[in-house]
Amino acid sequence: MTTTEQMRHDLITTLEDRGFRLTKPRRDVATAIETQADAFTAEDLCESLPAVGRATVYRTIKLLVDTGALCKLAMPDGAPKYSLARVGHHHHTVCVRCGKVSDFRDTTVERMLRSLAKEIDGQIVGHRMEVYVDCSDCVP
Amino acid sequence: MTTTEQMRHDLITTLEDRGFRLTKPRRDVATAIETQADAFTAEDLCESLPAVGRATVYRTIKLLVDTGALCKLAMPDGAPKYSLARVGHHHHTVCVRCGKVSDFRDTTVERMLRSLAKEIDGQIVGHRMEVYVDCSDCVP
DNA sequence: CAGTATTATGATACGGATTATCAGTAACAA
DNA sequence: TTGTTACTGATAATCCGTATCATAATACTG
Ligand SMILES: [Zn+2]
Ligand SMILES: [Zn+2]
Ligand SMILES: [Zn+2]
Ligand SMILES: [Zn+2]
Repeated sequence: MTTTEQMRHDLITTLEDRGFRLTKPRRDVATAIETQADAFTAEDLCESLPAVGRATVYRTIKLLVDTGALCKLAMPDGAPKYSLARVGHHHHTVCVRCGKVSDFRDTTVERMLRSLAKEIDGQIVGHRMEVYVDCSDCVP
Repeated sequence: MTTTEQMRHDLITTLEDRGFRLTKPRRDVATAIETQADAFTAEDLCESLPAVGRATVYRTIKLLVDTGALCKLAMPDGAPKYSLARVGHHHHTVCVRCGKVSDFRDTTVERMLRSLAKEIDGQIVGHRMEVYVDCSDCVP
């Protein structure tokens, strides 16, 4: 089985494991996501899936984000992008010029959060971090 | 001069220093921001400034964010909030239940970014980090 | 297999949030 | 003061996402 097929399999089985029905539109969305070379917007998926209703695309994305199979990235402006959560928890760099997204992992962030937990009021339930860059394609 | 007057002064002079005209609507927006006890949305300002056009409120907020006088915070859902950048660079905790925003500073993040700069493709031009919490009012 | 209950779909309308338009107005330099 | 230019604000338009709801697909039961 190829890596790509494995990823689709993971997306589909993630939904199946949660008790959701494996419908054709959901399979189509999973396949479309696997063929995205880079991070994508909901609208990107809608365009590549004219046969699937917009509402279903948005609903399926939300399911996959909730199950952790997709990362939702806040962009400086405009619609969020999504990327496959291939390597578990990680963060992203986003080129502010061309929009290219890359992953990175850094345990320093998580260590910082653990020390922060002792200082602040309340319980940490999540975090988000994006690093904005000029990528080497855009600013050589 | 009170601290509050100083903050408004800073907002206004920030715009003046950039060569923007000091108009009454802009002064009104600056004054409204200074009277916000907590982080606020663009709509909060519009409501407290019925005499100022919506577009002008949004335009002034954008100017102040661009100059660094205001922080723009991505919320898990809904419209972004803004807060005065009183203490220089900092990050935020956001209660996912009541929306209360608090500031924190942590040099660990910045240290991580410096080491990250060596690993990644391109130049870091900015970053954003929000820590989501259940605050002690909401989950005692 | 039916037959039935449940869930999912998708066309469409709707909503909130932000931006574009553009004629009129106000700031400010000369 | 006067002319240039930036700014304003009513409104329309846009963008992004969600609610509705009749229809269809799926799973369950006998
Ligand atoms: Zn780039
Ligand atoms: Zn993290
Ligand atoms: Zn709270
Ligand atoms: Zn920082």
